[in-house]
Amino acid sequence: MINISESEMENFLKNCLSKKFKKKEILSYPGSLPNEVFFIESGLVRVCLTDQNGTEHTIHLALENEFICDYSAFIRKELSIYSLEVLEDTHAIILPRSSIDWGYTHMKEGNKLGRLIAEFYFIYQDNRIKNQFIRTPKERYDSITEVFPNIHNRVPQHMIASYLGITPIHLSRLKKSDRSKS
Amino acid sequence: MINISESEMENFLKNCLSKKFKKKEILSYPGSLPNEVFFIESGLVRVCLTDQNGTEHTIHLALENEFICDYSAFIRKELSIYSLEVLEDTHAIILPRSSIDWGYTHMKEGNKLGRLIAEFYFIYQDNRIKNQFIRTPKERYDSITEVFPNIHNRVPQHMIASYLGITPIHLSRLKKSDRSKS
DNA sequence: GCTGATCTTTGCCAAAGATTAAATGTTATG
DNA sequence: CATAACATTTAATCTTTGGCAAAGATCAGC
Repeated sequence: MINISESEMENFLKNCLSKKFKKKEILSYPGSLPNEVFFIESGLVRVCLTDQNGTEHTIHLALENEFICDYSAFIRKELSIYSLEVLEDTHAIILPRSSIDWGYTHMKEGNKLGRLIAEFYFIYQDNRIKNQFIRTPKERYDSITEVFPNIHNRVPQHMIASYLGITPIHLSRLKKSDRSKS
Repeated sequence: MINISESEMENFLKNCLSKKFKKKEILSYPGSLPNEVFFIESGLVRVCLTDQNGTEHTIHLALENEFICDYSAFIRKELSIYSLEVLEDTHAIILPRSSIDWGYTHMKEGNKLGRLIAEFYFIYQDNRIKNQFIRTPKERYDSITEVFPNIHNRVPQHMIASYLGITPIHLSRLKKSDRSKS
């Protein structure tokens, strides 16, 4: 689908950095200017938004083989409002903005790749929005492994609740009332 | 930012269609395979999702100078689940898939343009998701004109409520309780 | 294996929002 | 301009979800 020559790839990766992060490290702080995209080789990163009350909201969970950053802020060259938290020891490749820009201008299919990636995350968000409208919290909970396989063994329940848009307490109750039915 | 030559533009538009739609017409039905993108020159189109109970949810409102279609389904070449309803007499340009594909393969900056458009709508969705998490329905209502200027004179209130994710009745109450405070 | 920290569950009460139904307003169209 | 179709408001009631506090459960580091 995408054709990238050896030499293109080599040039692209020349200024990329391979780096390991420990659980609980912060890849990117709110208020910072995002100048790199992370590609997760292994591990798990949470995208988190803190509101005025200090409540944390889990906007996204990024697993292996995913790109992650405050993409909105990256594109707009504005300050990020998200924090990127490492939930599991993570091996990531850091793609600096300069490399990405180089890819767009010098790689034959750089813009095509960029388009496909943007489209991919558009589709993800479209689904997220759809689900918020037509599924109940319980239904969203029951189907979350479609999007994040094995998530229950990797992420604490209160973060899943937060991702679903409900409190951990409420999620606990939903599960309970489900149990009593069967 | 984007450079498109006269001849490229001419070739691209050759198979595009300019068409007028009357209020209440349906641009695209759920269950159809989307094979075109609409560009709205003037008018207003609602993207609507109907759930199992038959309740309609306003996913998006597309104003002048916007592209609209079930972009997710268009990209994935799957059946659409949205309906596109014309809320005001609308003048649209129909961009068939073949033209768009031609643009990607033959226009010098076709993929770049495609990338920028996908990025633009990604940012829109990112904001929508953020707002859903950190703003109350009332706050979302009060700030909706940031995204859709003059919307109150163009769209019935119950559709705005639906876009915000609440019932029209509840929106009416929110407005009332606001009035009594001042 | 302790111990403190972090998570989850539970109960009680409060608040937000949905549902239903009815009254009132507004708008389109013959 | 009459009337039907469509929108909004209001009130009463019900359901869902949140806030708080306390009790258990689980986990990580020593």
